[in-house]
Amino acid sequence: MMKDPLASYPGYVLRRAAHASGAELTARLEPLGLRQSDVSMLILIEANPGITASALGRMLDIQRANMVPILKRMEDAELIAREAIDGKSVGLELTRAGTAKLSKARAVIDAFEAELLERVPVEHRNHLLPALNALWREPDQQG
Amino acid sequence: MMKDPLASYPGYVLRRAAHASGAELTARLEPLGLRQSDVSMLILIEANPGITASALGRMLDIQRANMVPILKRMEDAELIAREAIDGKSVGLELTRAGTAKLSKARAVIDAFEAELLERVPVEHRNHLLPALNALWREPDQQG
DNA sequence: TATTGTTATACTCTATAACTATA
DNA sequence: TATAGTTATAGAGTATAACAATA
Repeated sequence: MMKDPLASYPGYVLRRAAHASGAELTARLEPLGLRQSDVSMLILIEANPGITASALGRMLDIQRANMVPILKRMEDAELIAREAIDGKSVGLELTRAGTAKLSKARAVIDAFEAELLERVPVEHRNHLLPALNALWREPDQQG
Repeated sequence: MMKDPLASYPGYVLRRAAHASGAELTARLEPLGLRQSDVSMLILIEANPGITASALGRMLDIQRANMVPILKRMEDAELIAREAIDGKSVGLELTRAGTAKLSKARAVIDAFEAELLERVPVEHRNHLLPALNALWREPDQQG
């Protein structure tokens, strides 16, 4: 049997866990024609109607330039619509189809997230989310 | 202020945490001329001298085909050496330079992992690694 | 028959620079 | 002067198929 010293490195295990769970979620969303970033955007647009592409990108840590093809694809699929705020900014909204699609995606995600947590032994379960949030967010950004 | 419903999704937060910490580690390893995958490999080769590229790829979840350019780069840098096991398989070993380089990389990584854990509030800290391992590994693979 | 190492290739994600127009 | 939206491009990482040689 091979030795695996990496199993004790939190950073490494974090990467592997994220990759494994991400691949699984991607597979579950594929039948809906959505990617993880699509769903993240739909959720944030629904929660913040009229949000701009730039603000959305900042929340998701996606560069402005990389938002363009993603939003274009979702606009072509008629999941989102754009409406000019002023001569420079454009607000994003969900279409009816976008709302319906998000509803299906949310069912997939909610089931997935629940299964994810179920894999964690109960004595660790409630610690996962706050621990991860502490790794990700700057101290001043934490609730 | 924007609403961020994503903060309560473990899968999403996992992805963000992995990306943020990964980017930071990559930046810290850059002065050594190493990537994260390089260091993972050096660690595993040191722990399992003579391991084959295929076995290494299986442990790291990297396709055989994608191991080729990584190993070539590390061989060109004289960090690893290959020695034929039989007519088909090739064992990997660290060179002296590879051992020295790994020693420097390990200092970087150990400091990084310690800082990572320090960001986690103490009441959650000891739960992070077992929770992540539960997400990543199949139940029958857990210790 | 399965496995090793390899080549070639394509796709996604991400990062950067530059440009126009507007706040 | 800073920001929004965009185009173009390059670099990683990853995935698949195929092949020859060997176990």
